[in-house]
Amino acid sequence: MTDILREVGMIARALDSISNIEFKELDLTKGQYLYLVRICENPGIIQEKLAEMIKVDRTTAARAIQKLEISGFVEKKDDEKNKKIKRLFSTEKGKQAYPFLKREGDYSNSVALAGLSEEESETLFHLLHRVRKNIEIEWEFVKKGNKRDY
Amino acid sequence: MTDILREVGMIARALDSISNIEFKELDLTKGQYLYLVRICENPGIIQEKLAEMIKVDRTTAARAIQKLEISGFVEKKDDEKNKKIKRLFSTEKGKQAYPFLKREGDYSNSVALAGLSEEESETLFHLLHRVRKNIEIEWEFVKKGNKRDY
DNA sequence: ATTTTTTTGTTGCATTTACAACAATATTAT
DNA sequence: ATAATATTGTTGTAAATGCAACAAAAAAAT
Repeated sequence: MTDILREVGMIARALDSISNIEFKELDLTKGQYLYLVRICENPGIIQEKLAEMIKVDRTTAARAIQKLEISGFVEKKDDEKNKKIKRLFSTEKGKQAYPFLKREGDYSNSVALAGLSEEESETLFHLLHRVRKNIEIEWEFVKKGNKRDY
Repeated sequence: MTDILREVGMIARALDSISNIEFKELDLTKGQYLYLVRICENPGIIQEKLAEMIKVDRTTAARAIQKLEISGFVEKKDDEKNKKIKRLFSTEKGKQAYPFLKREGDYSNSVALAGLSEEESETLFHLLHRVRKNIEIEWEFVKKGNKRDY
């Protein structure tokens, strides 16, 4: 049953590749769409949480967001109470890009689920959700430098 | 239901991240494990097919395999009939690494599926398999330069 | 209160990733 | 048989990715 993880990997890489190709049209470089959609949907989120949400290294997120700021899709705002954090918001340009990102995602989704019934899609979602919950604990464990035994 | 694809992305990135950290112990750099396991399991496979299997750009696969060859995990052999292709095989060193790769994968799998019944795991696998089939067609379409309409 | 630890953010560096563009063989169409 | 196309492999270049190491603020422990 190790093949479950391989299927997940194949699907994820293929989808990511498709998105990266398609979003060049918006002048988004590799991976940037991941951050932009989530900032649009979670205004005020901080970079650290965004990295955790996406499951990507903190420093990778930091640089992707820097680029998005430079290219004007996103802006960072200082928090009033906490001098350390910077809250992220989509700019007008970012908001304009969002519908396209959403539409592409919805389309890929419909293609991915073609031939599955409504109920099967539901089942898949719930099972994946549980798997994700399991794996994110593991990810945080290993990311923090802990060693797994097997 | 777009969230299905996001769950897949999160799971895949987290797992990949874990594997990359753990396989540094074997002196495998980022991503190399993907190629090495598959070459071990499919001796004689050519690079082009391997890239398709993994769902990664041809040139990315080319360089990853180059590195694996230099570090002695893999060797390329000329085909007798076809002068163009090079068949890939794991070396002794590669074969020795394989059990560790396998064990890590199995362990991640068991963690991922924790709390799911045997039947639920089966269901998940079959649904993912169908999704993968759907998406790989789309990937090849877009990779070849075709434009999707949505 | 003050020390220790955690959280958040950044930069230097080495590496992978992937698009473009090219070359050579193989396959298919005429 | 020859021409056109597809397959397979490579290299140049630009960019993302992620580890290590640092800094500063915040939170927790003493």
